[in-house]
Amino acid sequence: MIATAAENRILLCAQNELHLEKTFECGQCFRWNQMEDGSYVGVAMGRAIRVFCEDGNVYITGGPGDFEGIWRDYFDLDLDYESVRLSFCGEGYLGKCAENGAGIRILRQDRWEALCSFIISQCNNIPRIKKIVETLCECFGDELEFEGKRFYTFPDAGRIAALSVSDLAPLRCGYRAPYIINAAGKVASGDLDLELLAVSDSDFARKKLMELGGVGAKVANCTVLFGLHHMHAFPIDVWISRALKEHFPKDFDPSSLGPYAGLAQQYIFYYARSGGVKI
DNA sequence: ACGCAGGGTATTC
DNA sequence: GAATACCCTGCG
Repeated sequence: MIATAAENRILLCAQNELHLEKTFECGQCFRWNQMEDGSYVGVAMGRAIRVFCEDGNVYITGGPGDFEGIWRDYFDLDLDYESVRLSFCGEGYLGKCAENGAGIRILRQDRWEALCSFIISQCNNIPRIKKIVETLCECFGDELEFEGKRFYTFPDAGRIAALSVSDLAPLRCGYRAPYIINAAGKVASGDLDLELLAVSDSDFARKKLMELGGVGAKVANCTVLFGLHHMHAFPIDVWISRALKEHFPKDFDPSSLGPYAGLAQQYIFYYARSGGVKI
């Protein structure tokens, strides 16, 4: 008799510490998809898993033995997000966003995957970003099997560096193709050392990233926050820009929000994008 | 049918 | 700083 999924599940954390929809839909990642039952299935760190809520907890299936080595880190479970969030709660627009953002976590994603994904993201909408990333993985990633279906890992930089622009034609990613290959080459050769940037000053990291073609302030900041996990980084996209114009003082400096400014950014982004839903 | 925006970037004026 | 081209989709 084979073990049931329920028996194989691994406890991640309490449900109030990780809100799946908010975390996976707040724009930081592109490979998690919600299923009919509300659970999420995705590929990260070379593994396919399902994440779901039950009895007030969040569990995963599909990653036996990977909790300590992979998922505890990926879901950033060692940081007390609630106390950081509460520090943003209070008067004003940000207070509202923070109240609305309970359970949002900033994932510790693969650095190269984040850089590559955000290069793809420029001037694109989220469904198309997801489609291009998925095609990239199908074409050049490694095949995985999970729950009887095929999934694909995100191809490492070395794999992409070996390709030509025409190899990326199936992605239909337009003018971004040379950016992707160029960045892959720099990362694969060690010319751009993402490990080093992860432990460097975030301003230095952003500056180095912006030396890549096709990487401006926005993409660099997203990579610094979501790929290098510098929580102080505050990417400004059209949604954040709109929110800043409408709800913050003219001379507002996001870095005044402190070491977790990036988390505040996620609260604002999710609130703005979800239509400013009432709490 | 097009025209245009969609989590930008680089170049130019 | 503002204007423009860059590739491609999907929406009105």
